[in-house]
This record gives sequence, C-alpha cells and structure tokens, in this order.
Amino acid sequence: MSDRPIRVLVADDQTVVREGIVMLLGLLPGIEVVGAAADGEEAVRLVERYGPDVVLMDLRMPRCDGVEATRRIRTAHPATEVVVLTTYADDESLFPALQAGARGYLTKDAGGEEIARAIADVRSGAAGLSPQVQRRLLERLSAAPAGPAELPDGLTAREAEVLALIADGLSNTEIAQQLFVSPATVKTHINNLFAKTAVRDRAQAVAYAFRHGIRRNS
Amino acid sequence: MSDRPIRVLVADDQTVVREGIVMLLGLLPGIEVVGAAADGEEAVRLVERYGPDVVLMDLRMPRCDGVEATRRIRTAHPATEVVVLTTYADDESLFPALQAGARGYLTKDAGGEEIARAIADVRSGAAGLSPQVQRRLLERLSAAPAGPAELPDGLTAREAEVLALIADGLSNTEIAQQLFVSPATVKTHINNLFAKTAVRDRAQAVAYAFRHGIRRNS
DNA sequence: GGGGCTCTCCACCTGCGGGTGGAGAGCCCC
DNA sequence: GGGGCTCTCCACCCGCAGGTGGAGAGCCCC
Repeated sequence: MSDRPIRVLVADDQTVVREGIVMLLGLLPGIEVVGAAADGEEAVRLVERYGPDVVLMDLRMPRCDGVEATRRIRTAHPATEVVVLTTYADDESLFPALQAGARGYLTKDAGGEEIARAIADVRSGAAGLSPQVQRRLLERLSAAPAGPAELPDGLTAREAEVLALIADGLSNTEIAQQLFVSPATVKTHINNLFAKTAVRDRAQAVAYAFRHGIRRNS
Repeated sequence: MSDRPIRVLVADDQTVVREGIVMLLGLLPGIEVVGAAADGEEAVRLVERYGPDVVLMDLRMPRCDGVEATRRIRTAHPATEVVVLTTYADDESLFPALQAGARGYLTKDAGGEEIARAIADVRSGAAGLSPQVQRRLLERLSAAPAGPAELPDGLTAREAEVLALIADGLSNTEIAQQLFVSPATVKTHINNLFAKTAVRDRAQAVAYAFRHGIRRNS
C-alpha cells in the first residue's frame, strides 16, 4: 500500500492527550509524526510548514476551533487530509466538521489500531469514519428523502393533497380535474391552507411544501 | 460484545458465490449461517422463517432485486439488519440500497475479516460501510448543502438571482426593490428564465429552484 | 339533537402575474 | 466598427390567482 511512512500532524489543546497520541502513533509502523499543535491556528501554520499527509484534529480548541482549522487546511492544502479525533460525536460537532472537509471522524475511545486504520484509509483516498458516525450519516441520508412527515400546522389531508399538487406546478383547474372536484373547491382548500401555513401565494406555498417534504403519495 | 453467535442469512443468485460465502462465514467465530437464498423473494421468505440478525445481500438478483428485498425486510422486520455485498459500488446501486435501509455496504473484494467486522458493527447498532462507500457519503453530504451549483439551462447570473428571490416567495415589486431595478425589468428576467427553464409560472419556478439548489448567495 | 369539523360548491371583485413587442445602453470579441 | 449578449425599461392586454362571504351535506362526538 504505502512504502514511505504517512506523515501525520497532531492537533489537540490538552498537553497530556496530545503527547499521548504522539507517543501512541510513534509506535505504529508506517506512521511518522511530523509535528504537534496546541490550537487551530498553530495547526494551520504547521500544516503550511510541514505539509503533512494527514492531520489528526481535536475539535474543541482555543483561538481557532477544529472545524475552522479543518476548513482552512482543506481549502489551502487539499492534499492534506483531516481526521477528527474528539471526545463526543454529537451532531453539532459531527456534521460541521465533515462539511468542512474532514474525511475521518473518530471518538477518543478508539484504539491505536483503529486510528491507524482510519489514517491509512484516508490517505489512500477513502474515508475513515467510526461505525457510529457512519450510522449517523445513513440516518441523515434517509431522513431527508424518506420523510415520514406529519402534516404540520393543522393541515387536513385534503389540503396537503392540494398543496402537493401545487408544488407539482399544477394550476387550479388542473388540480380540480386531478381530484375530480370543482375549481371552486380547489380555491377554497387553497385559501384555507394559505391561512394555516401563513403563506401569501402559491410560490410561497411551493417553498413551504418543499421545506416540509410534502410531496405526492404522502 | 456478543456471547451468542450472530445469525446470518446469505442472499446471492450465483450458487458458487453463495456457497463460498456460506463456507467463509461458517469458519468465522461468532457467526452462524442460518440460511441461504438465491433471489430476493426467497430472502424475504427466509427472513420471515428464521428471523436472522443480519442478511448479507447481493444486489443484482432475479425476481426481486436486492434493493426491493432490503426495503421489504427492513419494513417488515426492523430487527433484522441488512449488509449489502455486491460487485460494484456505483452510485445507482449504492444510494438506493442505503435509502432502502441497508446499514452496511461492502464490495466483493472485501476479505472475510472485513465482512465479519461489518456484520458485528451492524449488529451492535452501528454501521459497516467500506471506506470507499464512506467517502461517497461524505461527498454527497457536502454536495447538497455546499452546492457549488453550475447555473443550469443557460441561465444568466441575474436570472438566477431573480429565480432565487422568487423561490423566497417575493412578489415582482419586492424583487424589484431588492435589486434596485424597475418592476418591468424583473418581469423581463422572469419571462426569460421561464422560457429557459421551461416552466409556466412562478410556482413551477420555485420547484425548479429547489430541485436545482438555486438559493440566495449562490 | 346540537355543535364542530371537513369537504363540497357558488358568485363577485380586484389585481398581480404572465405574454408580446419593442428599444436603448454597456460589454466583449472578432 | 459590427455583431452578439446581457441588463435595463416601457406599453398594452388578458386571464387566472387570490380574497370575501355565504351555504349545504356528511361525519363524529358529546
């Protein structure tokens, strides 16, 4: 896979943790620790100086936090990959970090072997996410398109149906034909759902429908 | 982690592959193969009969393909997890399978150890995705919200701007005020972008904007 | 039975949205 | 300089969308 060692930079504000990780990584074959940073700004600086292959990044750091540091590193040095290694894997930390460009995400209960594997995976162009993080990603993936979607704002089923057809771009008469009712009925439903959803016209209604995941067959 | 063995069902239409996997899994400690199916329908039936912990599922199968089988299994038996094991990891296979409820996704070049790890991860409530698949997920994650977003259908920047404001629910006069131009200009832009995007009215335009990710500041 | 909700329908009015045709100014590129 | 593109603006017309007020029928629940 790799004949030359993977050059790694460690960024963590807690000295004990930082030095411990450096020690741990130093023992692993195929990994060379080229530097250690105590905050985000230093991490960015050291990346510019040493050009490491992978940065092992803590998220909660003073001055410039891990997400911001990740973003800067990824935009300025796309060849340097970032693996986040943090204590908790809450959504507020996780998704911003991943969107900032982190390719790996591990919690600190990961063992040395896991860290090494994630570093190697990331270096080889893949990704190194802990299984728990993978699961979060899947949930987010299926959350948006699946959308079980309760009807919000007290919409009736009929009103939601009309709203879905509006979002499909149908005119009032077309909706009437589709639902086998009179155009007047459609207008009534529309006026009611406009009032309930606090929108002014069908354009805003379409936006509302998209935001609330109201589509046909729902 | 688990004192009792993980009960696994294998689904693959190619006999050699199926039996090979069964053999391979049988050698692994902590895994018990409870059945093998040659197509999707049989997989669903065998899941109902044996209630396995995990189904190792090929995607391309006759009668009822793996995606459909996964969906049925996950809705009817939420306790049974599905790990996809297929030859290629193209997007057309990958995302439908994950959205159908697969918690694991491996390609067939994975070794026995990898498969075992994925099965164990999935069983413990996490997820078992190959590093390549993880990377795809990350790309999709940052593709949607980031949205570098080329302007489709030859829209000009100004037209896209107007379209974004339409999607925000603004009226023509409001858009005119926002852009410091005359309402007539707004109407011109709107008529042009309607023609280019082949929409009929602003309701359809809003849907178009949402589908193409045209929002403000883009 | 009475009250409340939903779905259905009607008439009327206003105005914004959408369509057409035309035109001038600034820009870039050949 | 000429041609093409974009952005800007105007006038005119029409129709559907949106707002109001009202009403009858079916349903469920107290």
